[in-house]
Amino acid sequence: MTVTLADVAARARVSPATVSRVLNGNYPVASSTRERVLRAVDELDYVLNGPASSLAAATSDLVGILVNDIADPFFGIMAGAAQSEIGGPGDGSGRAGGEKLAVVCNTGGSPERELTYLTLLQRQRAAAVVLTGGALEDPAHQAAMAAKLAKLADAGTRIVFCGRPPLPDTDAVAAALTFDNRGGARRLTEHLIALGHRRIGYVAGPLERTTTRHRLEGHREAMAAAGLQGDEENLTEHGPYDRGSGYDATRELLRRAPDVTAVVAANDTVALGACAAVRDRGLRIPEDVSVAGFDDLPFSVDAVPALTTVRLPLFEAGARAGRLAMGKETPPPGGIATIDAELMERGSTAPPSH
Amino acid sequence: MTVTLADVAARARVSPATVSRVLNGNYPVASSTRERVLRAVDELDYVLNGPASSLAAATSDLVGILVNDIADPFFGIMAGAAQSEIGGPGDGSGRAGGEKLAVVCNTGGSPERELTYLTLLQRQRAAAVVLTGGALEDPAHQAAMAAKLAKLADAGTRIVFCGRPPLPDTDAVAAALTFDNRGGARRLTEHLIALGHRRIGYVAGPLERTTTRHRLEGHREAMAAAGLQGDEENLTEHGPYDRGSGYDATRELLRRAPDVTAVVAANDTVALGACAAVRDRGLRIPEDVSVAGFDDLPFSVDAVPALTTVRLPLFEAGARAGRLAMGKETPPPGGIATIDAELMERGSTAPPSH
DNA sequence: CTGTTAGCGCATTCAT
DNA sequence: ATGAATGCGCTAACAG
Repeated sequence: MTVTLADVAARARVSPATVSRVLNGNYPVASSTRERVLRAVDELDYVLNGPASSLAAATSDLVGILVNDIADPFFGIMAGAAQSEIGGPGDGSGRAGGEKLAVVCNTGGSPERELTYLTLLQRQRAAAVVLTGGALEDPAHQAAMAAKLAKLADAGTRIVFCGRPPLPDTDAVAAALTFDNRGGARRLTEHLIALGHRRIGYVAGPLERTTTRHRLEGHREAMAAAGLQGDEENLTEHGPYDRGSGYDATRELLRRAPDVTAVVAANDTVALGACAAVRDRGLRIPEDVSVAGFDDLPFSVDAVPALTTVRLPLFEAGARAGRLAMGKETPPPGGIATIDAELMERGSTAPPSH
Repeated sequence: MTVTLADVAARARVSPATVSRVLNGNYPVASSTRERVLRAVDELDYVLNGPASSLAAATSDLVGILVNDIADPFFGIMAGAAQSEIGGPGDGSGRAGGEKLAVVCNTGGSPERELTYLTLLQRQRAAAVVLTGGALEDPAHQAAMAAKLAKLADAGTRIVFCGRPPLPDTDAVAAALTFDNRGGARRLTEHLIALGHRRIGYVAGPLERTTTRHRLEGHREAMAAAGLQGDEENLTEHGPYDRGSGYDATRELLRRAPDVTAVVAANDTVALGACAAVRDRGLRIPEDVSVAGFDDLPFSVDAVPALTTVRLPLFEAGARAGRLAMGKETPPPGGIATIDAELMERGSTAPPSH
């Protein structure tokens, strides 16, 4: 019923091994033979049996890309860039040659699902795994992750981090691309302070996430350097990285500290919610309250006024992670590269008017 | 080096067949035996060899979800919802039981890549494939798709469409969930006409996409019903489904037809660009020009003014597609279900002031 | 450059 | 309810 490699071999009058060789292209084959084989492949409409070849070769062409939230462009941009480097351009025939199958897996931010996906990828003998976005700081989960990643690496799976700080005790990770969240956050808050703000609220991300902590630390560094520490509790609110959370947290912040003249959000999406909360309170942006975000997602420039934020080169980072995962690029020294974050000053921040 | 099912069998003092049976859970096994086996699995930290079991069973636990643009929340929301139904909740152990591996594949809107992914999934003997978003109307590509899908279905892969019109001549597709793009677009334009608009520009999506065509047709139906047809060429502009395109197209539209009092965009992302273009020309929204979008993505309510648009239940549709792909839900009668689109009237549309 | 020979690790008959 | 035997389709030595 289903056509196998042996059928192709018979039709092309060669041995199965030869067919395998032309299909995988890693071996010298006479071009006349190759043509004969390819013709047989087309005539028979043959498609390689992936499981069989993965079993025999003890490795598959699957590459997993783990993301926390697939509906968030932050991850979508990185994943898309990585995938475009991994999947290859395709040859236009739709026939699929030696391409890898780059697939993205949505953990939803759940540590259990993260581990489950890793196990599933391990089960498939994935060629590589790219982990994007911040990590959870729970020690138990970190240990479980380190153990799992070690096992994957052991089995030959290449591990790459993208926008995630390197694991402390594991050399299983081939390369870690990490964003300068702390520095970016510091420069953003310095910008606000330079504008004259003194009471600055901070709508942070969820607790126990490295991204949350690093950005918050950068913010507080800047505050402390200006002698503005001391009221962190009133000025900080935590919540998920989504719009609704930004709205709620900002409402609460404005209630508790009505004298703030600026609100810094954990990311652009949260900042959008913050803007809405500020407006709903009858305050103008930036005249009454400045608002700033983080990431510089595509929609940020379209906010009204345009959102001051910190640009992260998500596409470039994702593409590089993809290349690293494919072994097409040599890892940075020490396996770790820090990626700069650039302050984007726009209309949503201005000097306080009172 | 790597621990196999035979190792587990030896440790549990049972035959390999028994281990296979408890792991797949489809067979009666004495519970004492089962426990012994599971203990051995944990002790040995055994992970099933996916390729081997797929080869033996002639089917894999891979489920592919194809999207046109992974960085677009339109697709991210659907894909995430589908994935959550497919991947299962996980058992919290990270051990991975009988779960499917739901993976999303980014075609970037390229027909070649779409076919390539399908071939790759065919090669993996995928259990199911979900195709999201509008299709390309190029006959050659449609034929190639139909052929490929037929082959997949033939090999036992379940095919589900989500937000894509059913293929005319194929019964390979188990179920097609299609959005009422035409009806939604019609109601949106009727809303504008009811407000008093007569000169309405339309920033359409890329040519040859079903989504583009259906939305445009709905718009024109409404225009024609009000006797407003006749200047389609001046009032229509095509471009990709992105922000920059919306900006450029709207600039051009306003230049060519400065008397328009409303602009309808192909989707919310394009509408954002349209808003920027309107403002850059010194016009106010909605006083001088009304703007409307389509999809009701999360950010649309945060636009200023909030965007009038047509809501598509993306999450619900994606979840249903996921269930359909898993065989957890019976297909709609005829295999086709049309999903309603709801008009959301918000601040970006108002009666024309001149 | 090409053919021959062995498994890869597991699911599934068929027995018991 | 469990064990023994067979083959899924392919790649990778090893020869030639």
